[in-house]
Amino acid sequence: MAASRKLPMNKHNLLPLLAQHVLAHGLGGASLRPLAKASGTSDRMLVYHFGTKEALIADLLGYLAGAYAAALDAAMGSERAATRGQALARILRHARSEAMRPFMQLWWEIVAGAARGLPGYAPAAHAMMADLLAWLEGQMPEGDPDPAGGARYLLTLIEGTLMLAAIGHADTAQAGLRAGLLAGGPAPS
Amino acid sequence: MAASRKLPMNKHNLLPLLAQHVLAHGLGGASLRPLAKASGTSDRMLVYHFGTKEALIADLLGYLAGAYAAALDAAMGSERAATRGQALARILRHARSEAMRPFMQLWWEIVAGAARGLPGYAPAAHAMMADLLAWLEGQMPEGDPDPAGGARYLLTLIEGTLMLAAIGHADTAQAGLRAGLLAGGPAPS
DNA sequence: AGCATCATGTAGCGATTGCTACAAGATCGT
DNA sequence: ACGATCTTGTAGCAATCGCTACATGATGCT
Repeated sequence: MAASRKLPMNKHNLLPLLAQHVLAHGLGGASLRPLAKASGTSDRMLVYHFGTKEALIADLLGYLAGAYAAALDAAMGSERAATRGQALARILRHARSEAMRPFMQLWWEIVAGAARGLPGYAPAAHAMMADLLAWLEGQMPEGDPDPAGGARYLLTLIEGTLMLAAIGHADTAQAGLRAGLLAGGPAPS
Repeated sequence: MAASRKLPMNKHNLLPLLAQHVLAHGLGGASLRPLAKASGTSDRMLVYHFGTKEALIADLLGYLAGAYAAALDAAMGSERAATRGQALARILRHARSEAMRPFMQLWWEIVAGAARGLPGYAPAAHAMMADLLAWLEGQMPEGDPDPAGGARYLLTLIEGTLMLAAIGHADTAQAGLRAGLLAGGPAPS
């Protein structure tokens, strides 16, 4: 009679399960009944706890933004890179890893929602980028002449590369990075 | 008795009207009956002509890709830029213009669909990027040492900038561009 | 103990979804 | 003129949508 202790069902316990579901199935098609089943409750109770589906999504996006920041710190060390190119290569390798694919698929949905002004999307997207930017600043090489600007420059390149990769232009982005970084440092692997 | 001639109702005449509707209201929420009303027909006939909603969306994405290429040629001259930075500034100014906003909102939806593997999305996204890349290659300055690589580099920067702008990080991208282009040319306006 | 608040299940409502069966014009080849 | 094919309207179906009314158990305060 050890295992299944009954957890209290509240937002706090629900959100990770909801997040897992949208990571697997996307935000767009997420409707109350499937979300409820995935989190072991009923649509009735989701509305009870969150008030509205719209509010649920907003809460969920906030949770995802927090989880992203935590995962970022956990997955990647915080030692500085030796060059900008190395920092770039490091983060790209992580972002394109198998483990990150569900998140990347979700990410572009969040971007689309933010671009269209859906409630809750823009703040979450903004927060995640701010976290990534902060982490990038800490990654900038020791003697970098402009760490703040460099991090922003790298962020722009990273997001452009990831978008091109998402639509099947990974080779284009890779060629672009090689061509663009020849002046400033070694090309990323 | 001049004006309203009855056009034959087929894919060819329907697609522009459908495109106008998804530009205004998005792809995600697009359902047959609203699409039908927007194009002056019935859901019944949309299914008759396209076979399936999925096929309709795929056709529509193909049409949009073609329309994008045409609009790109029409809206922007084909004279070369003087510097890479100027080419970058030129295309960014266009992409962020008021007229392009509906398209940019739609664009991120297409990217999200492509990332998730929805049928028809990836080919359309890929085609639009190929068109933009080709146009960019023609824009590269006269004596550029590596026009092909440079165009790919600029494309990566452009898409990163546009994504950051879409989620409210336009300033971050702008700072990044300034920091990144100091070595290679003047910062874009 | 009794009462009040919280938590949850059951059932359902009206709207919308993609799609289809059926029938009736419309058009056209012969 | 006649039959065949193309085009279109009407009506509806089963599924799903977000959400709610109602009732009932659980919990906790006094």
